[in-house]
Amino acid sequence: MEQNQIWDQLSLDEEEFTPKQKKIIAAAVEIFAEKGYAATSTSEIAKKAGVAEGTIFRHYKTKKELLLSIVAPMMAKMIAPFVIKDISRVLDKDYDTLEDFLRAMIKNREAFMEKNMLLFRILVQELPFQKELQEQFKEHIAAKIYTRMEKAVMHYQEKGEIMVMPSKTVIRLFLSTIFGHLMARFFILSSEEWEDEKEMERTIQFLMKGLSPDE
Amino acid sequence: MEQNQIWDQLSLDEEEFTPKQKKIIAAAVEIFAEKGYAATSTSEIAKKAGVAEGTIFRHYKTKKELLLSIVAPMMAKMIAPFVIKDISRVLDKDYDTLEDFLRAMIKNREAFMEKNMLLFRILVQELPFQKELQEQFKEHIAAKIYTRMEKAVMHYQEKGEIMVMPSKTVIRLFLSTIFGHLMARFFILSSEEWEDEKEMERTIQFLMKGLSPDE
Amino acid sequence: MEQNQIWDQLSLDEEEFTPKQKKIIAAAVEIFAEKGYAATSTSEIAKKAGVAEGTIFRHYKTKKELLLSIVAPMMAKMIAPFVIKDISRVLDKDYDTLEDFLRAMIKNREAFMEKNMLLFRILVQELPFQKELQEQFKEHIAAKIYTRMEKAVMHYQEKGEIMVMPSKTVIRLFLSTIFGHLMARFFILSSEEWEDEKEMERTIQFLMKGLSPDE
Amino acid sequence: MEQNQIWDQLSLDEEEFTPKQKKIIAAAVEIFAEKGYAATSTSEIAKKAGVAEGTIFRHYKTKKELLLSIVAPMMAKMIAPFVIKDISRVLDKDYDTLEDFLRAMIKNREAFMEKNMLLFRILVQELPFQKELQEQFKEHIAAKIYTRMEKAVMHYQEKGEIMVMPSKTVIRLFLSTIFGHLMARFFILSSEEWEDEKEMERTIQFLMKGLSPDE
DNA sequence: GATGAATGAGAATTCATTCAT
DNA sequence: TATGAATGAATTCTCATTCAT
Repeated sequence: MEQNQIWDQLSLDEEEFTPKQKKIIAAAVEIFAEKGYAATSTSEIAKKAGVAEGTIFRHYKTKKELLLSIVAPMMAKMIAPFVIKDISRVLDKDYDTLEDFLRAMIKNREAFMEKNMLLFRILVQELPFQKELQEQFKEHIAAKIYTRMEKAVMHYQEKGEIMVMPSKTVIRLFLSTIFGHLMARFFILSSEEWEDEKEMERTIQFLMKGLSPDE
Repeated sequence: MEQNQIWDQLSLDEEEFTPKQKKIIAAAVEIFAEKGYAATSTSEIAKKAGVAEGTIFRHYKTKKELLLSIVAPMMAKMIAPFVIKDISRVLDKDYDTLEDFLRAMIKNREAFMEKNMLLFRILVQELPFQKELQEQFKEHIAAKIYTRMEKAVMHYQEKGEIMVMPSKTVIRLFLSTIFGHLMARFFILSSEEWEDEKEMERTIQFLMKGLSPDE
Repeated sequence: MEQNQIWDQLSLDEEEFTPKQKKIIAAAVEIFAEKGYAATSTSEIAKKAGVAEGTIFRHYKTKKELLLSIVAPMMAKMIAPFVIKDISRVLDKDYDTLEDFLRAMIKNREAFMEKNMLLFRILVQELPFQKELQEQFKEHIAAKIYTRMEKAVMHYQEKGEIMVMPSKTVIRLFLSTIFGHLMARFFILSSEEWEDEKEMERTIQFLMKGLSPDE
Repeated sequence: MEQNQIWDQLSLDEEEFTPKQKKIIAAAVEIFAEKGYAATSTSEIAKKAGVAEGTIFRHYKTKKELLLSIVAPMMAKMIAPFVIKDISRVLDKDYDTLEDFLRAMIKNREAFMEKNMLLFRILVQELPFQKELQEQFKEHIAAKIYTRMEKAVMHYQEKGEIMVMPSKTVIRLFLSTIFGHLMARFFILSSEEWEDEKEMERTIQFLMKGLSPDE
C-alpha cells in the first residue's frame, strides 16, 4: 500500500506534520498491520521510514503513543457517518425504506474500509490487548454508534419493517452480518471469489428477511 | 480460570506430560489469552507456572513452539463435531428441520466455547500474526468445516428450507451470525445483559427467516 | 598490552570508529587472545571496554561478526609484504643472494609479529574452528603467499642457491622453519632464553644449508 | 572416524569402562576435535553418544574433567617412544647414523599421528586455553622429550653429524621441521597432494643438511 | 549405573528510550 | 528538527550440573 493512501486514511495532510513524521506514521501503519504492535520494533519502523531511531521519539514520547496517535483519529472517522450531517441523511430522513437504509449503510462501510483497511486491521487486532483502545472504543465509538443505531432500529420498528425485539439484539444481528460481510470481502476472499454487487444484495436480503416482522 | 479447566480444554491428561509441563501450559494459556503471544515473556510464564525459566525450554525448543503446541490441538478439537459421529447426528439424520439443526449447532458451539474460551481467544487473536496458524487453519479447519457445511446447506436447500443461493454465501451469512452470537455472549456482554435461551431463539429465528426461500 | 598498540595493529585510526567502538575492539582482541573466542562472553568484553553490553551489538550484529571484523583486516595485513612494493624489494630485485632474502624475510615477519602478536594468536587459535576464517585464509592469504613464494623459490633455484625440488616442498620446509622460529621467540621462550641476533643467524644458516643444492 | 579407532587411540579397552562411558569418550573426542572444547555442549556429547545427559556427570564430575581424562593419557602416549624401551632403540644404540635416527623418528611420529589424529588435534587446539594442559605438557611432556632429545643431539654432535650449536636451537629447528611435516601431511594437504615416501626423504635430507657441520 | 526432568546462572541479543551534538 | 551513539533492562535461549527415581 502506498503512503499516499495511508495518508489519505488519516486525512492528516492539513495538520502540521513534518515530512519525516509522515513517513514514520506511514511506516508504522504498515508494520503494525502486518506484524502487530507488540511484535514491531521502533527500529524497524525507523528503518522503513528512512529516519533515525531518535526521530520517532522526538514526535512521540513512547511507542504506545505512536500507536494511539494512529488509531485514535481513525476511530473518530469510524463514527463520522453516525454523528455528522451524514447521519441525517443515513438515519433520519432520506432513507424511507429499510432496504435503502441498509444499502446505504453497507456501501458507506465498504467505502470506509476501502480507505482504511490497514488502520481498521490494526484497530481490530490491537483492541483485545490495549486497554486504552478498549476504553476509547467503548466510550466514544460503541456508545455513540449504539445510540444512533438504536434510534434507527426503533424508527424502522415503528414503521413495521423490523420485528419487535430488543434493539440490542437487532443491532447485534445487524452488526454481525455487516462485520462478516466486510471481513469476507476485505480480508478473507480474493476479489475473484467475490461478486461485489450480488453479495451486497444477498446480504441486504438476508438482513431484511431475517429482521422482518412475522406476518 | 482454574488449571483443571484449561487442562480439560486440551484434553491431554492421558498423554505423558510432566506436572511442571502441565503448569507451564496452563500458565501460558492464561497469559497468552490476556496479553497476546508477542507481549508475553517466557519469564512471566515461568513465574506464573512456578517453574524455572529453563524448564520451559526443556519441553519446547522455542516460545513459538509452545504457542503452537497449545493452539494446534485445540484446532483439531474445533472440527471434531464436523468430522466424527457427531456429524451424522448434527448434519445428516436426526435433524429433520433446519430449525433443529441450527439449534443443535448453536448449542454445540456454545458448549465448545464454554470449555475452550481462552484457547479460542488465543486462536482468534494470533491468527492474524502467525503464518503457521493460518496455514494449519486453512488446510485443516476451514477446508473441512466448509466441506461439511456445504453438504448441510445443499441438503436443506433441497428440502426447500434454505433459499437458492451459492452455498458459499449461505455459509458466510451463517457463520457471521454464529460468530457474532458467540462473541456477544462470551466476550462482549456480561451475563446479566444476556438472556441465554431467548437470545438463542432470536438468533435461530433470524437465521431461519433470513435464509428462507422467498415464497 | 596497551590499547594504542592494538590499535596500531589494526591501523584503523583513520576510519570512522566511535571511541567506544575502539575500546570494544581493543578489549575483544585482548580477551579473545587470552581465552579464545568461544570462551569469551560479550559481557566480559563490555566490562573490560567500559561500555554497555548493548553497545557492542550496535556496532556488530553478532559476536562472530566482531571476531571477523578483527581478524579479517589483519589477514590482509599479513600478506602486505607479499603483494605491495615490499615484494619488489623482498622478492625481486634487491636481494641478490638467498641469504639476504631470508634475513629480510625473517626480520620482516618478526617486525610483523611484534606489532600483531595478539591478533596473530587469535588467528592461529581460531583458524581450526571458524569455517569463515578458513575460507578467507585459503582464498586470500594462502593462495597469494604461495604464488609469490613459488616465484622466489624458482628464482633462487635458477640461481643455483636452492636445490631442485618441488617448490611446494621448499615452501613447506621454509614456512615450517619460520613459523617455528616465530613461535619459539614470541610464544614459547622468554626473552632471556632467546638471543635474538644469534638465533636468527642460526635459522638462516639452517635454511640455507638445508635447502642448498647437493654439490 | 569410527569408534574402534578412537578407542584404540586411548588404548583403554582393558580398564573398567562401561559401554556407555566408552561411547561418551568416543563422542567427546570427535566433537571436541571438530568444534573445540568451549564450543561443545555436554548435551551434544550425550546425544551423539546415545546416553542421557546425566550419565556423563556420573563418570566425570565436570566437563573439564572429561576433557582432561581424554587428553592426559594421550600425552602420556606421546612420550612413550622417548621413555620406554623404544628409547634404547631410537635414541641409543641401533641408529648409528643420524639419517637412520631421523627416519625412525619421523616414521614413528607418523605412525603415532595416524592413530591419534583426533586426540592430537584436541591437544594442539586446547593447549593455548587450558592452563592444566599447559602445565601437564610442560612438566611431563616437554621436559621429558627435551631431556632425551638433548642426549641424542649431543650424541650426534660428538659423532660429528650435527654442527656445534646450542642443543636447544637444534631441537627447535628439528621439532619445527617435524611438526611442519606432520601438519602438512595430516591436516593441510590431501593424500593426492602428498607423496609419502618422497616427502619423508626430502624432510630427512633437509634436516641432515641443515644441521650438518660446516666442513 | 543410568536416566532425564529440573534448575538457575549466564549467554547472546533486542529494544524502547535518552541525550549530546 | 533530526541524528545516531549509547544505554541498561529485559528477552529468548543455552548449558553445566544436580537429584529423585
